[in-house]
Amino acid sequence: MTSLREAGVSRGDLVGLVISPARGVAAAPGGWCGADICAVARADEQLRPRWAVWSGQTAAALVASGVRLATCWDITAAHRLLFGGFRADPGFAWARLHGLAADTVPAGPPDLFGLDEGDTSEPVTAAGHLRPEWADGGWAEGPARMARWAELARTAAALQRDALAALAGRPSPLGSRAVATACCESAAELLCAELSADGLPVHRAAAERVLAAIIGPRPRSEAEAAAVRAARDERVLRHAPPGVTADLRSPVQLRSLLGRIGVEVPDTRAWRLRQLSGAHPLIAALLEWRKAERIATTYGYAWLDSHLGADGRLRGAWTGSDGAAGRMTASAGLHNMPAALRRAVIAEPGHVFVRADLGQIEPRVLAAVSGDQALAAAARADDLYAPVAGQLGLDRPTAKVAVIAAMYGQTTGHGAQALRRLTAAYPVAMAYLDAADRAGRAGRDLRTYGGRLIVLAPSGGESRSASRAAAYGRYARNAMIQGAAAELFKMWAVTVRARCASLGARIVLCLHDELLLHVPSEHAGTASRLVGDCLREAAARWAPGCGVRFIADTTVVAKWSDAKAAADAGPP
DNA sequence: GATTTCACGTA
DNA sequence: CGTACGTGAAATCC
Repeated sequence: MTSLREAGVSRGDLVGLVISPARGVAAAPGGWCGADICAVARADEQLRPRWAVWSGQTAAALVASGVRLATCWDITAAHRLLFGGFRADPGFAWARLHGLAADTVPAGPPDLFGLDEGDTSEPVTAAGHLRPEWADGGWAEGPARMARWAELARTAAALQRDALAALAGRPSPLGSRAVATACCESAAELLCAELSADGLPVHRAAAERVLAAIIGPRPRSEAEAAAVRAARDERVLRHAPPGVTADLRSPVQLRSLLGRIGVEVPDTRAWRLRQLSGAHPLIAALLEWRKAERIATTYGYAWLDSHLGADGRLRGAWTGSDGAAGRMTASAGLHNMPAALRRAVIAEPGHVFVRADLGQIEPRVLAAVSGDQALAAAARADDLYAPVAGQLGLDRPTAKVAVIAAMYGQTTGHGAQALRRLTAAYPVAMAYLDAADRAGRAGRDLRTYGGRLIVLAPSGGESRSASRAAAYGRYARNAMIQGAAAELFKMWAVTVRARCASLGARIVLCLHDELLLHVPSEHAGTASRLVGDCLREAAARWAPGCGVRFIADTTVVAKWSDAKAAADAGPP
């Protein structure tokens, strides 16, 4: 790919990149176009530009052709960082970037009445919006359009970078952190494309054995399935008075059934029923029924059939950032698979899993983002809550609950004394949380440590009750911590992605504070050491000089279920 | 038929 | 000890 070099592109320069499955690739500057996706891989290795792409779809197309970029600038990811929320299509992102109101973004088919007399061969309207017929796929109609679309990607990325760099912050400027966050979020989108394509190793026979033990063998017909359901219902209903029946799947009918056995409840949630499980044998049977019914409906044979490929990989769609605090999301139940099914997550022959999770991530993140030196000192311990308990003069469980309640906004209980002691011991951290809470209540937008906008302003003249305001206060506290933790986690994940690639190791699951790597057995030790090194590297890049120690618990296992249950280190 | 509510799994 | 997400089925709306 000589034209990029001829165009004067060097390492880190923004290069617009678009890919059409039918027509190949286009890049800007240089107006280079071609059918050869491998040329992108060569340029990535030799020049290492920062590819400006409209979304993770570009990475998905590359991954499908076996090409995995080192880095990029993802306009979708940068837009979510800059403006918050989830919507981030090109037309919307372009409009917000140019200060145009969201409700003026044109949508749908081209204007048949000719009110917009502009030149449709131009992607930008007279009002400054992206033309929807371009954004909705028209950009791929030919080499010239693709080159123009790539040029616009480069323009948008450069504007986003400037806007992020200009962010002011107290006490330290936010701009350089926000640009780094955008780069990290962009790499996370590359990782998401890979996670979606690679999938999680799941052993089909093992999965079916787990299911059979809980919900019985795979039914051979609809009639057999109905019989299995009826038998499951019967194990609950036999505890009901004679002749009394109900559809257990209907909360309304279930409530009246409970009424017949003398149990009055406002709703039928499990935690409420659990407190009454001694009252009547039906309740314990019902809770068991719920577990099995959950597996049967959501994680049963139908789930396996639709998401587990013939190659033994369970695939879902991954996104790098939700619309709130910026955590990763995954479909196909990858983020809420019942623990029992972890027994079927088995490394392929010649491979093992390296599983690592961050310990006590949220209080450590609080120490880092608030700059509280006392809390940072406590975070030097393996078990952060031990020194905190000593400092507060409380036992460890009480101290832990107090810290968590402070971070998330207690609504019930009686932590007044613990709260006073916390405020005295860690005034900087507590002031940080209090400021977030007040901003949330008042409807003032916030930015996380890494620069993500947390939208708290009321939309469309809505007024907020006191309880609603309190809920926004809790939401704001939570988003500032959860969001910053998500930033650190992604920094860790993309660092691991980069450093582990040469070992043939792949990240196959991200679970908010946990990484699962699929690693050739001979590299298990190397990969284990690497995830620890990567955490230190990521923390140093994310919050240099913060003085907080971050820890990862790392194990090498053949099955996901062999990893000890997520442990909150320390005595009970 | 589309949307909301309930419930529950994960972090 | 709060928040977030994705999901499926029932209930409700239109």
